[in-house]
Amino acid sequence: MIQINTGDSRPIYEKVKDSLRQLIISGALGADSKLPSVRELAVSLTINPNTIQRAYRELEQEGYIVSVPGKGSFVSRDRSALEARKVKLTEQLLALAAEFDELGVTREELAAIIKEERDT
Amino acid sequence: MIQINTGDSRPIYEKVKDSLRQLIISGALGADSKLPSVRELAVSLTINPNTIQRAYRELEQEGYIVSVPGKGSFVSRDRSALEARKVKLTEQLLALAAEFDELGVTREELAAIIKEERDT
DNA sequence: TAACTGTATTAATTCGGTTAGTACAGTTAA
DNA sequence: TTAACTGTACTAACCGAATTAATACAGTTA
Repeated sequence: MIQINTGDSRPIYEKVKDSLRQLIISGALGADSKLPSVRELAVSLTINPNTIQRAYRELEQEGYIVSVPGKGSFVSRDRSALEARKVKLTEQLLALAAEFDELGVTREELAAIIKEERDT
Repeated sequence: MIQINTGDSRPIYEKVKDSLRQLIISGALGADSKLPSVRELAVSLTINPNTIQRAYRELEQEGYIVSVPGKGSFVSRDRSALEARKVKLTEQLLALAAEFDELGVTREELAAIIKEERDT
């Protein structure tokens, strides 16, 4: 369900968050889908349950999932988190664009890159 | 010359690297410009010389600067590092675009954002 | 009742980042 | 030549975040 072996050295709980967020945004995990239990996922990834719990807790704070003691964790029904994600990604995009500016890459060139490299 | 107080919690040496890289790319520090000495910059930023040395060493590995024992560190004359930077930023850009895709933001919309938000 | 959920808490550990101190060799100007 | 700079190297210590480990408790479900 999730792969954590990305070479980067970021914290494990961040990788778990990113993987789950991606699954939710892409629709692979639809609204109300039941996530694996904290202990279950911990075993399958061979990491500590506390680490999974941290990922779940933060994903809940961000609005992607809802956790219910005794029942489990589920993909949130409301999509407000997706809007927040858009805002965040847009900030990153503009920061990137500013860096390209200083490298002498025009906005037109950037736009071209985005439109052309559609199949990656 | 450099500010390190950006709220993020990234390593100090990374912030120093980013600051200097930005100054070099923007042209604020032209080719052959002399950088502050390791000890000098360490004092002015109130951090350990070892931390500065690490930033300088990595900037040299990336091709932005050249360090000469006894003389100092200088902005590199050849611009190959800038091309490498472009490649790296382009990778980041395409990764971002892929995320926008899944959020339902079209490439045309992305291009529009890039062109419109010119003054940020 | 038994087996599952999420949650909370505390302690120990691991590891990268950072500091501290010292040392050495090359450069430069008085 | 000497003094004061440079970059560089090395070791030891420290700090804090990430992670593991071990329990414990309360709600849910079959």
